[in-house]
Amino acid sequence: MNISQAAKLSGLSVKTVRYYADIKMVEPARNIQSGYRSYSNDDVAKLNFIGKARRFNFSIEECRELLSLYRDKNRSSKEVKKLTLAKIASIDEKLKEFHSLRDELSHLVDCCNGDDRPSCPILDELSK
Amino acid sequence: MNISQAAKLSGLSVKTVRYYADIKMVEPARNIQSGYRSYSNDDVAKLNFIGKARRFNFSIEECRELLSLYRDKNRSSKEVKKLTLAKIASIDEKLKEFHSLRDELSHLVDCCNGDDRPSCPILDELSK
DNA sequence: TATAAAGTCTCCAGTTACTGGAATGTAAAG
DNA sequence: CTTTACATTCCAGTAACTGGAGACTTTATA
Repeated sequence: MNISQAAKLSGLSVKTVRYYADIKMVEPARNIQSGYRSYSNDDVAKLNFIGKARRFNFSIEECRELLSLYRDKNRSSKEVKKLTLAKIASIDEKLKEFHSLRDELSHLVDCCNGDDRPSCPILDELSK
Repeated sequence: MNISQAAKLSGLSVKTVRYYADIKMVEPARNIQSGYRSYSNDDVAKLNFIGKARRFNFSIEECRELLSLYRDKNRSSKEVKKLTLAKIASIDEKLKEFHSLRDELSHLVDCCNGDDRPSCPILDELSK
């Protein structure tokens, strides 16, 4: 199938699918006459896999790794679990950061009158 | 003072401080002889302000806006509050996303044996 | 005073994961 | 046969820096 069909089936944009071909993540066959990319069902499965992993916040490089683990019949589930646990840990860190950020900001907002006068504890805090 | 001193006082890297000069956020005077950037205490105060706002997850453009509000003696605290509330809302969205991501991933991890066998529900999920 | 080391300058490239657009070529529909 | 839709490549831009090269100035050491 052509690229737009593959894109539709995988829920990705044509641009993104072409990008994945460029970076050698999913390299489809080529139609010799037209030069058009020609996607197999297997290619689409890979695109799906990558799309999902990206939605799970795995980076492109991590996707590459997961994909090769997926293709490797001798891999151990241990390896995949390790990758996923590391990902969870990094998400936890981000969560912690954002939580404290949020708390600090909302504290500042609570202290700010939000009226037409210039006095503003938010700016005061930023300038300290 | 020279750039490295300004960087040290503001807790930013020299590269970053030079970058802020390039994008016209904090434009120091120049030493005519050497061409070196020459930072005043006020420049350093601006750098501090920006550094803090960046740590509060405000973008460069938002920092620019906050900085001009800070400098504007006629501003209303309402404007600043509005910007901050919008920032909190966007952080909340990110928090929600990351939370559900985390939950899904940790559910997958719980289902995965993590042993030397290839069977792995994490990869199974990604390939669905 | 000569030289070495440290600090600074500008400019270019790379990072991440795409996205938009131009110019051009191919395929399908009317 | 022409219009339209889809495809191709290549270049540039995004956000906010960071790293490095090559050249110049200032400061410290011998």
